[in-house]
Amino acid sequence: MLDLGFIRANPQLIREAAHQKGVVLDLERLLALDGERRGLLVQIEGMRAERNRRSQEIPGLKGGGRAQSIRDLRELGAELDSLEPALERVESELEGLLLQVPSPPHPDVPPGFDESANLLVRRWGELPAYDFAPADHLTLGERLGIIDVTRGVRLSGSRQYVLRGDGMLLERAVMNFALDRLLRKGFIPLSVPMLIRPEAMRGTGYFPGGEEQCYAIPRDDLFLIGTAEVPVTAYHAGEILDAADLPLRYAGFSGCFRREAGAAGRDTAGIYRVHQFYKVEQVVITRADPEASEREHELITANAEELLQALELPYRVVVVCAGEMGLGQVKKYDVETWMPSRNAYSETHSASMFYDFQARRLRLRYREAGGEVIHCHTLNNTAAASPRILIPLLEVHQEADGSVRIPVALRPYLDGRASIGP
RNA sequence: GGAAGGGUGGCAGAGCGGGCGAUUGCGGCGGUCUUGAAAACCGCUGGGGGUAUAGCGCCCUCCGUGGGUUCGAAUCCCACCCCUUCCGCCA
Repeated sequence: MLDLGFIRANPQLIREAAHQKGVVLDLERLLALDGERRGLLVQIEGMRAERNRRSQEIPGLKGGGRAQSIRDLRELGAELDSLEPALERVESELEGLLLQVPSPPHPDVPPGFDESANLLVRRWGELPAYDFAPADHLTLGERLGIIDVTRGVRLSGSRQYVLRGDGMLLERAVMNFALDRLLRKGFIPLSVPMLIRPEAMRGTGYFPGGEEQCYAIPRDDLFLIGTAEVPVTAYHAGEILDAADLPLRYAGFSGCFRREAGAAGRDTAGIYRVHQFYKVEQVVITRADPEASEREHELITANAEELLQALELPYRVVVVCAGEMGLGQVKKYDVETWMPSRNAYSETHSASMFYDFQARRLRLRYREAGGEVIHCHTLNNTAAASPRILIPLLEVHQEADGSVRIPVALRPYLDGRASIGP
């Protein structure tokens, strides 16, 4: 959500942002409603002021004057009753439109509507070369008895899987490894609810629009989170934080659930696109200063890169183009890790910068030293998401004998073992 | 799930139809005093919105949420949510 005053003052900027992000928005309607709302407010508040003033005179009145006043005010009240629904209608329609206003992309963001327009920032690591025929992660996983898609599907349907033995241990190792690296950098670890109220989904920008991607528990009006970003960013919703406590850097751990509606037939091989996974997520809440935001954005991106480097996995970083960004995102880096079976770099991390888009929806604010109350800025990035991260881990580090070498940095999390294998 | 009690400002805690956006205490900020600090004393100290904007100001709204009664609701009524305690159930 953007500031209404800002929208009012910069309609052209908003129109352009909507075009770049491919968002349909009736801005004329929004601006008309804004004017209508203010007109109604002047009228209604004037009437309320009169009612309050004359109501307070009543205790001092006697006899006929008092009866007359009460009659007048009853009439005034009836007039208000007939006017107020109009204001409510205008405000709720305005609110609905306001939720659809996109954040204008940062100047660094390239135009374009699909990933071919993304801008390559940097590449790290040598692509692996094999003197044998490398296997894909599913073949590897089944051969090693650590990934069981067949029974996963039998239990829970498509895009489900079971990690078994060293597969399960590897997942746990990567999660702990990622979490520990963040702890060393001062991130506060958070284990958060995976069932969440719709306000948090709206507050983080997933609703309206993302309902189809989301598992719902209608009986309890709760939703399964698609990422810990939702509960962690909403953790301080409605609060006014102390400026001295910012930035707040959180490492959220949770299971994540995604329906993958509309992705039927896409990425069906293996465990790339699944309905359920675990993730360690970085979430930063900082002061409302674009420079501070951008600094944090680089920081959480660098954190992800350090993790991949420690795991000895080649990756690249791209700036995601405007048309591929979400409504609220101002700038987004995707970190894409090399996946031999896909013969491509594929997204394993996604670092989003929102400025105050989420904070406004969440009423997440802080008090400046001077006493001023300001909406925070928020950001987030993956630290590690499993099982997707297991794909490059298994494929890149596979050996000719079918075993998989464990990168040195991960060995302490696997009982010191240098490889897993037959 | 059942029963009882309760949700008020950063916190504690009054108010239970009319100058109450709210007594008071703590905390915080500013000042007096002091070499400095503490203590003491004095003053200030919620959010959102509208209007006017050079600035002051004026007005509306918010006492868990949503409805209702009333000229007027933090105060009365209804529904819901949440918290605490006890019972039941349970990982």
